[in-house]
Amino acid sequence: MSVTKARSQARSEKPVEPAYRALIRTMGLLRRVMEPYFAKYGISASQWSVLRALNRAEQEDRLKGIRLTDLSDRLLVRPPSVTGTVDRLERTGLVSRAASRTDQRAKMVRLTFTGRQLVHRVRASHAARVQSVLAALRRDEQRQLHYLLDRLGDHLEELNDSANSRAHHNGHK
Amino acid sequence: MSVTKARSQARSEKPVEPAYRALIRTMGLLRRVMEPYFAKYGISASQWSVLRALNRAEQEDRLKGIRLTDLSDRLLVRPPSVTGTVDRLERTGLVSRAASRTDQRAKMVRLTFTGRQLVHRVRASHAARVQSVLAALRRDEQRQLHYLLDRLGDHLEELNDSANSRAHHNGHK
DNA sequence: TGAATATAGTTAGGAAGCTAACTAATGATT
DNA sequence: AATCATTAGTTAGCTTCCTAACTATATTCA
Repeated sequence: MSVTKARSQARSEKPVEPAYRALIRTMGLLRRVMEPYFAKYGISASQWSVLRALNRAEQEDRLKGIRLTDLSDRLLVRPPSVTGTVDRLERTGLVSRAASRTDQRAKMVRLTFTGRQLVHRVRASHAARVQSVLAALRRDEQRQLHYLLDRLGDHLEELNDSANSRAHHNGHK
Repeated sequence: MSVTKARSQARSEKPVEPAYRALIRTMGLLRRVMEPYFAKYGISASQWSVLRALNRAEQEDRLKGIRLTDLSDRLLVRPPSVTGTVDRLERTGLVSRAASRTDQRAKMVRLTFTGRQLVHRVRASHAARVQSVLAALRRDEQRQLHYLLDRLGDHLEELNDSANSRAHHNGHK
C-alpha cells in the first residue's frame, strides 16, 4: 500500500454520510446528559426504562407484573441484559421478582411500593427535563425529527430481523 | 399515594416527547445493526472509530500519531475508555503506542501497517454499508435529519459543558 | 405416553462507557 | 530553585450491552 495510493484515496473520499455521524455523536451526548440526571434519583437510564415499563404495565391493569421476556421485547434489550438490570433494581428494593403461577419458568417482575413512589417522583420532573433537552428544536422540528427517526428505526428493525432469520435458516455462512 | 391519584396521573399523562423515545430506540437499533457488520472485520464499532480517527490524522500529515487525549476529544469519549479500546487494538496489532519525545507524559498512538491495511479494506465497503442503513430516507430527508441532529447535538454539548463548569466552580452541591 | 423440540431465564465471559483516585511529568509562582 | 498546581495517562470498580452455553419447565407429535 504505497503512500501515493493512500493519498489518492484520501482525496477522493466523500464526506461519509454526515447524518450517520450526527446520529452517533448525538447518541453519546444524550447518554452523557441523561445519566447524571437519573443519578440524582439513585438510578440509571436503563433502570428508569424498566421502571417506566412496569408502571405502564400497571396502568394497563397487568396487576401481577410482566414477564422478563416481555420486558426484553418492549425495551429492545436482550434477556441477559434485563436479568442484570432487574437484579440491581431488586437489590435496591424498587422491584420484585416472583415465579408465575401458570408457568414455572416465567418470572413476573413488578414494582414494589417504594418503586412506585420513585416512579411518581421522577415523573413529576421528567417531562420538563426531556423538554429542556429537546429545547434546541421548535415543536414542528421535534415532530419532523420524530418522523424521520421512526422511519429509520423501522428500517433498522427490518435489517435486524432479516439478518437474524438468515442466521437461523442458513446456519452460519 | 392512592390508587385514584395514580390513575388520574396516568390519565393526564402526555405522550412524553416521542422524538426523545425515537432517539433512544434508534440508538439501540443502530448499534445492533452496525456491530455485527464490524465484527466481520474482527473489530468493534468503537475500535473502528479509533482507527478512522488515526487514519484521518495521517491524512493531515500528523505523521507521529496523535495523543490519547486528542483521541478522547475527537471521539467524545473519556480518556479511560480510550485507554481500554487502544489496549485492545494494540493487542491485536492494529495500533501502536509510544511515548512522545517532547512530552514524556503523552503517548502517541498510530496505525501499524496492518492497521492501515484494515482501514483501507473497511473503507472499500463502508460507504455502501452506511448508505444501506440510511436507505430508508431520501437524500433530502437525510440532510434534514443531519441538520436537526446537529442542532440537537450542539445543544447537548452546551448542557454538558455548563453542567461541568457548574460542578467545577461550585464544588459539589 | 414418551421423546424430541421449544421457551424462560440465568450464568459466563467480554467490550465499552463512566467516575474517582492514583502516578508521573510538566508548568507556574514565588 | 523549590514548591505548588495542572495535565496525561492508567487503574479500580461499576453498569450496560452483547453472544453462547446452560438449566429447567412446557409443548408437540408420533
